[in-house]
Amino acid sequence: MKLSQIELDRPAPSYRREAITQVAAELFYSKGFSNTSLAEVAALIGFRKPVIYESFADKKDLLNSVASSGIEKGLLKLGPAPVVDLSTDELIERLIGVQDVFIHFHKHIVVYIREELNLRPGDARRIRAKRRKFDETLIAWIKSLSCNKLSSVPNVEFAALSISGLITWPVFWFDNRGSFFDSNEITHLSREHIKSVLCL
Amino acid sequence: MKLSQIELDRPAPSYRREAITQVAAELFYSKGFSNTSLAEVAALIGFRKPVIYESFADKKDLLNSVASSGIEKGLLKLGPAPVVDLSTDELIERLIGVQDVFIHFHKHIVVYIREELNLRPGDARRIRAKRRKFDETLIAWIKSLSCNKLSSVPNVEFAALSISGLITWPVFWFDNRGSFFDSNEITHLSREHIKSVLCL
DNA sequence: TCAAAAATCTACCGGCCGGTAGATTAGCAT
DNA sequence: ATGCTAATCTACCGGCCGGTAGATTTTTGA
Repeated sequence: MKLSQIELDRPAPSYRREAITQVAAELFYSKGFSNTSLAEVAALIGFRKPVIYESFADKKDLLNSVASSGIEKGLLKLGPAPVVDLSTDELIERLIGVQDVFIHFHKHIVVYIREELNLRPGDARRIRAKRRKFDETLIAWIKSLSCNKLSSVPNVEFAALSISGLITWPVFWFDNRGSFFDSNEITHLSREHIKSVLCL
Repeated sequence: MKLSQIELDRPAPSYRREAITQVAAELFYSKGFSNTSLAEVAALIGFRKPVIYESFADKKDLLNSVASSGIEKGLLKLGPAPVVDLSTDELIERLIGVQDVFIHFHKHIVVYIREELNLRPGDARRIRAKRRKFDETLIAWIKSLSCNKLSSVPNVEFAALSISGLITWPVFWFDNRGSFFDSNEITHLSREHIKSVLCL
């Protein structure tokens, strides 16, 4: 009998990279990068250490995979700033959509923030560039509001930074099985705060 | 000639703990906890590894010293919530004062957030308790505003959490030698955002 | 059915660093 | 000066784990 028929939980090679990344995200999030051994990661998908090296060059490469995915998904969700004038609701819904993604991928985001110093300099630079691009695009989105709507905001750049914080902050205390607020409440209440910061 | 007269930069035993904590904060912040060796820490104050063990039980004990000081200073600055009704300005100035402390100790705070998983469970629990107490006290401060001022805030607890985020968020991107905003600008602009979130 | 190829495992190496014991030096009192 | 005490250093140990080589098993295909 084939081994692959017994141990059905072993991910197929084509899905291996994602499976490893997923498991690593979980472990790096709950135990930290340097307290997690590759043997553990492999064990959780039913393999031994060396199989990891078929999908990744080394441990830092795996960390890069975990750390970059969160920002990437957020950036994708945000999308390029529109060229036409924007309604308040369009802007808010887009920002809340991004927050949803951040909450969904909160483990990846937290791992990035925590373990940035364990990334290879090149990888860190690439992710930071994406983050910068995210902030810039966020500013562009906000500036797409018809100008008079922003007339009472003292400093749009700073407001964008604060909103970036409001959107990101929940990743630190969000926990699927009930912290203070669940994902729906966060979404609903954040909407108001974003509007407040933009004086809308 | 006495050695202590040559190497004046060597901190005296009574000041040793603080000096080591300070240097460690710098290194843990810029290189990460597990990428920093105790030999490096010791070298920066002109000693060798073993002297650290006169002031600290082990490396995790040193991490605890670094990580707990930030929150402690913030908690101290916040102080107990007043029992009498509060003016808007009194509240805001207090919160901004705390933000100042956080910015000043941003390296300690960041180290705590990043390296929490490398703390001993007991130490981590103690610091988390202080953090919780901070959030609770923050809520109490906000609730000390005369009630009618808060009537349009949908959820005071969530607002407090967001404000906690607004106050803390700058630690991640603040950098003494010029990031986007300097400490004064942050203070000034944050004031407005806090007021916005509280509908003041 | 069987051998070649692919996939996976076992077993090991080496480096790093936390932690410590015992030698060495400096400070100090007499 | 000298010897005692305290402070500091040198030198080492041991464990952990990333990374790899080569044995072993599984799969494939004829």
